[in-house]
Amino acid sequence: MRPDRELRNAFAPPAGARRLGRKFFRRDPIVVAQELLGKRLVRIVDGQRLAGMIVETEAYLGIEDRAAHSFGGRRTLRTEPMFGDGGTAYVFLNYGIHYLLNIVTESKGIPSAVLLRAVEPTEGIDWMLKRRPASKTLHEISSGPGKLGAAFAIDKSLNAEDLVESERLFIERATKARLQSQLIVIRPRIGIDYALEWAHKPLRFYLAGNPHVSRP
DNA sequence: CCTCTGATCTTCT
DNA sequence: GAAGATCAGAGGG
Repeated sequence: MRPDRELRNAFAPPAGARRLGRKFFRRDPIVVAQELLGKRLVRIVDGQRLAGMIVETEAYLGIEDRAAHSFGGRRTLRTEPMFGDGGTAYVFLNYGIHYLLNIVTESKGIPSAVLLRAVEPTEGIDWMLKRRPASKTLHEISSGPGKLGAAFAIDKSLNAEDLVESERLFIERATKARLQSQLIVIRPRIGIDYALEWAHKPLRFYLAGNPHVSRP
């Protein structure tokens, strides 16, 4: 090994140092949903590293939230991951076709989660394009929860995965360039008209002006 | 640009 | 038996 490479390695951060830890996720989903914006979603699959900047999220508040699967304390085989510890993945099949990825928040026993709705692809774009043949532009690769699921190869095998420890799926801190403050737009959530008054609550968050957002 | 519709299947009634 | 945290393609403007 060349000396200069050794030097670089010596000063490199320890493995996993960039990854978000348990404490980040063990908080109010409304806070986590907003702070996840700008962070990096990473998926290791098929010997590939896929990554993208999170640009759109929604918060689901558990027991009282009519739009949340855990509404009314419903604890079933399906919703069980929502009752897990902060940092757990909750993956479910929507409309029989799309896998949607949530990140559980709060401590174990308190159901709440953040739905990842859109990501700006940054690594493994060619690999994603093969899974997203319908996308004609880069903006269409993961500009929606179902598209994101397909692009990042999200499926039931990742349900209940612990993103704090997993080697297949995790969240990394923003780089310095991404730490610049960006305007966050706050709107009602999408596709939950059945949730009555909860359909109007401002629980959807996205980065202003980002072209990868599902519905600006 | 927009609206409409079929796809597809797990979960719960 | 119905509904759903969606998407893509078709058709019209």
